[in-house]
Amino acid sequence: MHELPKHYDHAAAQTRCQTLWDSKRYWHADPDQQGEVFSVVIPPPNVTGALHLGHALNNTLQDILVRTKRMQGFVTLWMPGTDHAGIATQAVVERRLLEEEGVSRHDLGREKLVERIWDWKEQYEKRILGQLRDIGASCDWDRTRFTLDAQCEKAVRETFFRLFKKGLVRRGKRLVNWDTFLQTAVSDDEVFHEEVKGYFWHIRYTVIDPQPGEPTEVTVATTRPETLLGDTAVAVHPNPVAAMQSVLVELHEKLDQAPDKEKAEIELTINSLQSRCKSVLPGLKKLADMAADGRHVRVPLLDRSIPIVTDEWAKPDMGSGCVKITPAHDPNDYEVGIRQDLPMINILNPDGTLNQAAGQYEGLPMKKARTRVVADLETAGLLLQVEDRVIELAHSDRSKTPIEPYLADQWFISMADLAEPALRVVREKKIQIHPERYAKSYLDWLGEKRDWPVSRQLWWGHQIPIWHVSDVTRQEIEDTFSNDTAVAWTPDGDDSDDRHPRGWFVCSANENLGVDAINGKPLVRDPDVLDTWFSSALWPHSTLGWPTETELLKRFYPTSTLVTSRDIITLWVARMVILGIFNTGEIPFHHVSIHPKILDRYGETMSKSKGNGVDPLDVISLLGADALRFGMATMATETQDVRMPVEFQCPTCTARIDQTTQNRTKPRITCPKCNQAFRTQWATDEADLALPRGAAVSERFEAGRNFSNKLWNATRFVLMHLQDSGLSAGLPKLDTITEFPLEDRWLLSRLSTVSAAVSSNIEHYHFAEAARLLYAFAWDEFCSAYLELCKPRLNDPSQKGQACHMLLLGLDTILRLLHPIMPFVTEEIWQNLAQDHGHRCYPWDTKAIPPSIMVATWPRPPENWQDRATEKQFQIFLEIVGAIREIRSRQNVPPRKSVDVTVCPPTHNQAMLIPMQSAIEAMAVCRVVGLASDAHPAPGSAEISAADCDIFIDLADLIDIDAEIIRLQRELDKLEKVIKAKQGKLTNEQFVSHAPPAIVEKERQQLAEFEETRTKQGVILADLQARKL
RNA sequence: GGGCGAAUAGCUCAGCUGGUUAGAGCACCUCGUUUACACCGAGGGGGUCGGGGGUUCGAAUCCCUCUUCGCCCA
Repeated sequence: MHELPKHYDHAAAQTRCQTLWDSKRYWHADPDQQGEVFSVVIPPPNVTGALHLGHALNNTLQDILVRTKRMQGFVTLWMPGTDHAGIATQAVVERRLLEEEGVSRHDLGREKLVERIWDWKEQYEKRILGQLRDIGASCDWDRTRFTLDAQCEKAVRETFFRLFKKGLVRRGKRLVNWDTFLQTAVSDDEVFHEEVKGYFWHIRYTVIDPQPGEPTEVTVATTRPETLLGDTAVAVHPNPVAAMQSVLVELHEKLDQAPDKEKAEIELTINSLQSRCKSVLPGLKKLADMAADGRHVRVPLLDRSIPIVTDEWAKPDMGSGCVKITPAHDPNDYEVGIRQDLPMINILNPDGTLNQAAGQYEGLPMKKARTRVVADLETAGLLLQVEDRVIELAHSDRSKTPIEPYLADQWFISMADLAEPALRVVREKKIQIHPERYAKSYLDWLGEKRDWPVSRQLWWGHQIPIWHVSDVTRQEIEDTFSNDTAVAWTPDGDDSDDRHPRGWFVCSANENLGVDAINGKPLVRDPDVLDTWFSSALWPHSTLGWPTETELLKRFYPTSTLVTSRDIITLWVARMVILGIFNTGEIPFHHVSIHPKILDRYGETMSKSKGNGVDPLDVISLLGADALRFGMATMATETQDVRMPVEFQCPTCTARIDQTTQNRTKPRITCPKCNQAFRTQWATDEADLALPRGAAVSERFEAGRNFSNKLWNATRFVLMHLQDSGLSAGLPKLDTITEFPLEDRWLLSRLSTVSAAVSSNIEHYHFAEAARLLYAFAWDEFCSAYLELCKPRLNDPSQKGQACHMLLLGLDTILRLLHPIMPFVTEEIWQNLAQDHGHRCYPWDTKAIPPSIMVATWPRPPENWQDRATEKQFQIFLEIVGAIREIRSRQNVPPRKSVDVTVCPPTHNQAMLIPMQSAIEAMAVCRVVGLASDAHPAPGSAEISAADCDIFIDLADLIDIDAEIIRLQRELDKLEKVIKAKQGKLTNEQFVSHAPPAIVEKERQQLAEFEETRTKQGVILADLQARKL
């Protein structure tokens, strides 16, 4: 006896499903199993914090692929794991140390800090993996990896060693984004820019030994006056007159094409530049000559002599036309420094204070130094002017402090040779990127072949396996290491003379060198760690065991598909391809599926720091994991990013409150409905913390929750009828379906069509389309149409068996197709079906029905079930039903009151509609009193057209004539428009002669039909109007 | 500054290679508790497809341009 509750209980179902799947380890991949392989590695979530919606999306899509392939019979591996996320994790732990214990990392020391971070990692890894399970991810949980575990570490060292040995690792200076708080370089993507109020200081530099007629001083302007302490030149454009001219030419061109309202502004610019030509240009020309002549200026306050140089970086149309050059502390100046071969003076200590190069300013932090420098300049009379200016200031995303550009020694990976094969495999489509347009950003970025700086001045990560030793000869190095194939070395500078003692870099593939010193000269390990992306780049092969030739590696590498977000195509995808090919000689994956980013209602990326995120776990607990997944799948479209309006759910009355830029940063919010307050993620003080928490959710997940429930109730319906021996007749012969009733043939046809479409959409990464298709089919066709049509049949003993079998087949197929998207509800239903009716076996079943849908066979209904004529016929039927319902509704006919209906189809459709008569009667609550093209309706009927049929509803006592008149009038207006348009088309000689005959013929037919309908409805309208009078 | 993309119903999005009376979900309005489901059913209203040009017999769809927005790179 089946007594399913009326509502699907997602929480209970999830627990049951997890237990079942885990006990049988259906997610486990066995390399010894026969069959074609499908493998995926997870983009490892980093252990900094909990999973967010982006992870939910990413992992839902992977799971859809993996579950589909598993059901399709592939030997399927989904490798899970987490990423150590170097700076992000270290920053989080350091911040907490400081907040909770008042201890800095330097107080703690490297070893202790790393220990603390490991503790953090253990905690978060567990949490993240748990969350992945909550989402339903069917990863191989027996094989979890971590980018910093022993196996990955081995792969990292081996890779670095191989690169080093091939001469692809080099040491170099580089201007890095220096985080003075965390005292490390951060990468460009860890920097955000923020507008701050600043000043533009105009400073006077005096010329040394000016010749007669030459200016005695040069003015430069800067937003960072303290950097003048590191100035090594003042630059002027080599040909200011020509440069100015070309700017003016461009402006004139722009003026010609500009819309009128912008012209004035451009003219203003041109005028001011022209006056500059007179006032500034002669001086600049002279300065350029002085530069050629080797003239120098004095750095204010320091009295250092620096050259005037000519460089195109100095724009004659801006400022004074001259710029100061501080190569060690500004990216643009750095380029100039390289071009002009200038010295680079670093004035900064790692902690953000000035070093000895800053002379009397040594020891001051940058901010204080600025104040002092400005004051001293003023005293010295060297400060000419101070302008207000808004500055885009770079901040570290990790410490939120301003970034200082800083020249530091770094390790680089040379890209010149490595990039080429990685470019080739994408160009030649050996790796396919979906959607294809993203291949361009990959190719563009990689095509630049910029060297990859891999050093990070951190303690958390893979320490670079390089040791330095000084004052040693090549002979001594060779004597020490030549027997060790896992050690390589290179001189630490360009000096080619290596017979004399000098410095060396020694690299080892092993954890240690095994040697502390060479002839008393200590080997000192580089304290830096590798960029996190270095270990992530190895992920597809390191997780499978490389460099060991494991069974896993042999069987599952290259992997099949990588699923990731578009913002890390360059950072991660490209590097995986590079190092995958470098290490294994093979591509790491065949396909890359790029999915969108999830943004909030304002189009901003979600983040915890903005407070605009949705916690996937909130969605799971309120609406269920399937609702989350279904929402994610429908959002994963190809064209654009996804906007998700976020709402708070009031914990007291469950009302939804739109999240806005105003309320999203508040610690407590008062519900406007029930007037009760709730807390948000920002709550810190005790009063707020005592409030119940308001979850941040989105209505966009409700469709999925409702869908689960719809399926659940469809199951209740089916089970209710199955239980009294509905299936006793045995499965009807599915090879004789032409003898089946129309609705059954329709269902089978649709099952075949839909199965094929869903399979193809998933195969091509069109997740949203697959989800929508299943939703529409299950809801509108299976539940609203087929199931309704079965109701009368289920009361007829002669038809009941067939109907039950068809219902079960339909439900079973929907469940299997939907399982990858909504694993829990489909499994839960599968279990309920299995209780008594586990004997389903369909043509695509290659084995007995398994105890879990997770390993059931993917439905492949035969193509010859597809019957377009039947589908078309059914479509007409549904339109007729819809039309009758519309009139009923407009006329307020009570739902259960039957009406008499006459249907006049065109002659060619008459025959096929006759079998549908009882179905029309059942679904539209009516009695079909006439069904023929020449049938005569009762007088005073309401008329409506649908699917080329004229349908007359006998409303002898028409309740609302006015309503009917209004409807018809509207209908006629619409028709009139369409008819006009079609007439216009068809009287256009050009159209008739140019367009394909089939199109012209179609238009003719349509026009004729519309005109006929217009005539008929016109008569009826007149009739109604007459009756009213 | 360069590249990629987006702009379609109040909101969030589909609409593939040009020929539909431009679709869906949510929201809205009307009606309804009929034994699968009110997390429901039936019906309805709502769009000059961002602006302007062009190609074409025909443009939401192709091209150009402008505007606004997003992302990546500099």
